[in-house]
Amino acid sequence: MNLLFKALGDPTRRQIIELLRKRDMTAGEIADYFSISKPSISHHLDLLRQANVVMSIKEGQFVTYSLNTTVFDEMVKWVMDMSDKKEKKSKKN
Amino acid sequence: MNLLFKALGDPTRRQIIELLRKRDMTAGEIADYFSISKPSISHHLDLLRQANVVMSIKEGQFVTYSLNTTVFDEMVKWVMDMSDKKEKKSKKN
DNA sequence: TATATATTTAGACAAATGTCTAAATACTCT
DNA sequence: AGAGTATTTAGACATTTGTCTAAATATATA
Repeated sequence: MNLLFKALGDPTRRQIIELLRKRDMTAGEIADYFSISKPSISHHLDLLRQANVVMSIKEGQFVTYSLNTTVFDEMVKWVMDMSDKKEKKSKKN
Repeated sequence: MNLLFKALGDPTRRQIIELLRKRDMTAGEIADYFSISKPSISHHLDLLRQANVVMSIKEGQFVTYSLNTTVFDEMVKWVMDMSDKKEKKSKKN
């Protein structure tokens, strides 16, 4: 959970997520969208992978990244839980 | 949006949110739940306030903090948008 | 007014983070 | 095997972040 929030706390990583939302992309394709170096992008991708936000598969010399959308479910639940202030005797408290 | 994600990226701040979910609390009450110093808690509260996650009102010598739950709506929307991969010709793309 | 309490501000400091370049690794194709 | 391409790893470095103590501010009350 902490890794997930940390991962989303950086604008570049959120942009990467928005890119992958449209289609799977290789590390190089992703890097081409940014003005920072490929190693830096590689590092961001690593953090996203650690947070389970993206998955990667190696295809020949390329590494293709894709969104793992299921991880967001847990986050939506947390955030919605927070926006639902605790009441006396609600279902789950 | 960035401030919001940043704010939630720290475990102490998320714990503060969970406390305020139960009831409004003064800065001192909040601080009592943690083993870190009051100035540090004050700083966390400041970041949460900047991110619009909490509101504060001064009541005499106390400052009472409360959750601003509306800010989470925007976040839920973002996260749900991300978990909903782009399709051809869906409603909003 | 003086003292105690609640909170924030200021400034220092170590650790974490985001970035870079250079080098290493892995794969493709002559 | 050798050269070119894709990606990651290693290590350095500046900035940001989370923490602390000391001091400042604001309020309450004797």
